[in-house]
Amino acid sequence: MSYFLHTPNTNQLLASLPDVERYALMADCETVELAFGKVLFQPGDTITHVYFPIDSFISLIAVINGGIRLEVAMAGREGMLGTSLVLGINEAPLLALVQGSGTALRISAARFQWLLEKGPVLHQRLNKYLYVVMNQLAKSVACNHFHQIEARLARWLLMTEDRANSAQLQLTHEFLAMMLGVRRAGITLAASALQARSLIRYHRGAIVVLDRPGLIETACECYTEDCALYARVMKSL
Amino acid sequence: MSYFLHTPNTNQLLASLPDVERYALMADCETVELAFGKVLFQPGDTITHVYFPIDSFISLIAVINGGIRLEVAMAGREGMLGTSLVLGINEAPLLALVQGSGTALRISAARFQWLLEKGPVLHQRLNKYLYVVMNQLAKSVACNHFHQIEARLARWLLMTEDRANSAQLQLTHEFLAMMLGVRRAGITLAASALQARSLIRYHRGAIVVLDRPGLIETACECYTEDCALYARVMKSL
DNA sequence: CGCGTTGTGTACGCTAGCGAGCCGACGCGT
DNA sequence: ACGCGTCGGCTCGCTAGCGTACACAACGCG
Repeated sequence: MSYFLHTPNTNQLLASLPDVERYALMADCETVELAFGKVLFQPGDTITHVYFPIDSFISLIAVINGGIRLEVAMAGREGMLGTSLVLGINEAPLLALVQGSGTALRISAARFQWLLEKGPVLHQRLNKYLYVVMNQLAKSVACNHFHQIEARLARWLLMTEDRANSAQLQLTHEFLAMMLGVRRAGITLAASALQARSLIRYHRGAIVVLDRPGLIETACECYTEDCALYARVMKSL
Repeated sequence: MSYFLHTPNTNQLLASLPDVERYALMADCETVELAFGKVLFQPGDTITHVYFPIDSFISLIAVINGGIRLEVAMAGREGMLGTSLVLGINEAPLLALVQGSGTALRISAARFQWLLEKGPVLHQRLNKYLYVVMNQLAKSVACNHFHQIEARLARWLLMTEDRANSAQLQLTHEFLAMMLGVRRAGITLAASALQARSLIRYHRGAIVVLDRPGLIETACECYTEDCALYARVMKSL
């Protein structure tokens, strides 16, 4: 019911590689600490490093009309940051903001591209990940358009809990409002509705997920569909 | 100011290939007629053929929660249908609906994948196209969320005109409402506002673009940004 | 020529969410 | 222990867009 197969302290994309390729890649990786709020890429930046989060996670945010922002995807230990390089383009299209601090494996862009050529399984695997992300993006267009704040908030909390690997989330209403592209007051309303039903509990920038199944019930089906898609595509092969 | 460099009767992606690769690919293609309203892929379908539109174009529609639909992308002669195969996945994630009838080149999935391996330039070029599409998808999430109907309608008409290669479009308000995910009445309102300013003229299922620059002015910047992105990425190399 | 079908205008009450702002409460730092 | 900055609850009036429904006009077919 979540993205993960309970393999803590590893990145899911790497965990499934054959030993040879995994060792080769990890030999070129360094472990880095990602601090909350750090901007890893600005839109248009040249990608210098690719990141494989371990227990950190990153929000991918679209910036349009020079200002308006909206989170369109997330990358945690189920994925990676720097997907454009899989396509051979070393340009970051989205704002990448560390949303959950923790560690990640990092590899230089040049080295990554070299390994990509030499490692057919790695390449194939990342292609699949890219396919999943594209799919989720496409669904997000519809989800953000049609679903209401409460359902989207529930979905967002679930996705975040998966990646944070903890039911305790450090999040203010203000921050959530930015992510979902709504008013802070809108979040307050939705969040207190969730709290009233004992699905979550929160207090001054800390949210605790109490009732995961209940939250899934409240969230739009986009959450379960995303999970199912990831599981189905990444499992094969 | 539009996607195209005035090369009629060819697909843009193919036109820019070196002769060897282009001939190889076109030798395996057949020309097909695509009729308005035809569904080429249902979400989840196995991709049997890849399409390179020449003067036809196709709407890519996300279907969520088993019913709600929203157009999230378009493929005309600037692009292709069946992008997942570029990633090696022969599954169509979106509903593909012929929105402008005309001709397209078509090649079998197997043959396409074979050529992809053998043709580095083709592969690189389609990767770039994929990058552009992903980018546009990400922007669309925000655009659909923040921009209002009139601006989105203007954008949509411009995109369609580019691909239809004609200022005359066969479109009912009903159809536009489905594409933008809004009420039919909402389209009537927006469209008559555009008509009042002499940007378009319409009558029973036929829309004529009268004032392109004015329409661009009215549309959200997403239109020009999309065009600029395509031009920049596809030009390089 | 008449009739059904299709496309468009418009009106009604309604809701979600907006923008702006205010206030109280918590808690951290000194 | 106090004070200030942060966080969240809440209110106000407002707008965009919704769902539904009805009416009319144009077209196309027999």
